Amino acid sequence: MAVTSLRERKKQATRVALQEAALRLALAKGPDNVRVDEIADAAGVSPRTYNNYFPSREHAIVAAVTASRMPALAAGGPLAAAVADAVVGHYTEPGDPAAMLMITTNPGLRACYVDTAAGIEGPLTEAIVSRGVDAKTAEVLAAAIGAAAKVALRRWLKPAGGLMMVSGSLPELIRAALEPLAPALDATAG
Amino acid sequence: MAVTSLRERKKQATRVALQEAALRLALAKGPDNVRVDEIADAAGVSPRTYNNYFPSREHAIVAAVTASRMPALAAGGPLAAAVADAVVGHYTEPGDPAAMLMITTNPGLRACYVDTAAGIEGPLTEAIVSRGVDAKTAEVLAAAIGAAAKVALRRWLKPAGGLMMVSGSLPELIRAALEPLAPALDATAG
DNA sequence: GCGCAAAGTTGCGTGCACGCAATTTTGGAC
DNA sequence: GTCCAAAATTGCGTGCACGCAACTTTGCGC
Repeated sequence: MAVTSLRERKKQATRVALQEAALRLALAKGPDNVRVDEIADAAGVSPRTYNNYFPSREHAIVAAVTASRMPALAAGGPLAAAVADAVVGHYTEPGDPAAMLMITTNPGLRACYVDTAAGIEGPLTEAIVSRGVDAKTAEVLAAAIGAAAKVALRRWLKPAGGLMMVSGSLPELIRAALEPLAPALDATAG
Repeated sequence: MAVTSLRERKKQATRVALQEAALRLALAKGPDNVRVDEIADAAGVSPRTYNNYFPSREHAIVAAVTASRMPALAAGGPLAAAVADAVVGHYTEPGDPAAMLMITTNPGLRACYVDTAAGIEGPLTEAIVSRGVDAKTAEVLAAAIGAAAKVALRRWLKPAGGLMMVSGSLPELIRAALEPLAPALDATAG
C-alpha cells in the first residue's frame, strides 16, 4: 500500500464496490440470476467497465471472498514445510460462510475458485528464489505447488456422498496434497 | 480403436472434418479471420454442432496438430526417467511446420496449445498408479508434471529476442522443466 | 423389414468478453 | 486558477459459448 495516489485509491474503491455488489446480489438472487449489467449498475459503473476490472462474471464474486496476498515464506527451515504453511495460511481465512457455501455449490464459481490457486504461483516463485533457488527451478516448483493446491481445492469441493458437503478440512487436504512434492522441494536445500 | 460402431465412426469423421477444415481455413486466411460458422460450414455441419465437438474456436485448430494419446510409461526403471520419456514422446510429433508457426505466432492459439498439457494428466495418473503408487499421490504428481510441461511449453513459445523465434529444443526444455520434480517422482519407488 | 428408445443434430435465444474509438476525468506543472 | 497529457470510463459492435427444446438419425430387438 506504499503508493496511494488518489487515482489508485479510486480504482481500488470501484473494484471493491464491484466485488461487494457482485457478492451481495449473488447471495440475494442466486449466482445464476445475476447479470453483469446489474452488478455494474449497483456499483455505479458502466457494464463495459466491469470487464476492465474482472475478466468474467464469476471473478468478481469469487474475488470478494478471496485473500488478496500470500503470506510470506518462513525464512529458515525446510522449504517444503515453509511452503505448506504459507499455502495453508493463504487459504485459512474466515470468509462469509454463506458465500463459501454458494461458491462450493455453484459449478461456475467452483471452477473460478479453484483457478485462484494460479495466483499464488508468482509470489511463490519469488519467495523460493529469495531462498537461493535457481529462478527456472523455482518457476517449475511454484507451478507444481499451484497444481497441487488445485488438486486439494478440488478434493475439498468434491461433493461427498449425496449431499454437497465439504469433504474434510482444507488445511489437511492442502498439506496432504503438498506432501508428495516435499522431496522435490527439500532437494533444493544447499 | 477397439469399439467401432458406425455411430462412433461417424462422430470421429465429423470431428476430423472439423479439425481439418479449421486448420486449412486458418492457414489460408489467418487464424483471426476465420469464423466458427465458416469452419462448421466447410465441414458440412451446423455452427451449433461445432461446439458439441470443440469448446472454443481455437480448440479445433490446435487439435488438428496435437497428438491424441500419450505414449505409455516404460514399465521399469526410475519413474522420473520414464515420465520424462513419455512426455517428450508425446510432444515429439512431426506436425505441419506451417501450422506450428501459426500456433506459436497467435496468442489465442498459443494459450490453447499450452493448455493441451492438461490432457496428459489423466493418462499419467493411471500410468503412475499402475506402477504401484497410491492413487492420491499419483494424482498430485500427474498434476505437477502437467504444470511443469506447461512451463516448458511456455518457455518454448516465449518470443526470444525481438523475433518470434522458438527458443530452444522442446525436448530439452521439457526434460529441464521436469528435472526439479525428479526427487518427488523417484521418492515413490518401493 | 418394423418400430422404438437412445444418441446426435440443429435453430434459436441469451448473456458475455472484448476490440476499438470517442469521451470524460485526473492530477501535476505552470 | 488554467492547461494538457495520461489514464480511465463508456458505448458500440461483433463473435462466441451454451442451455434448451424440437427434430432427425441410428441401431438393435423382434
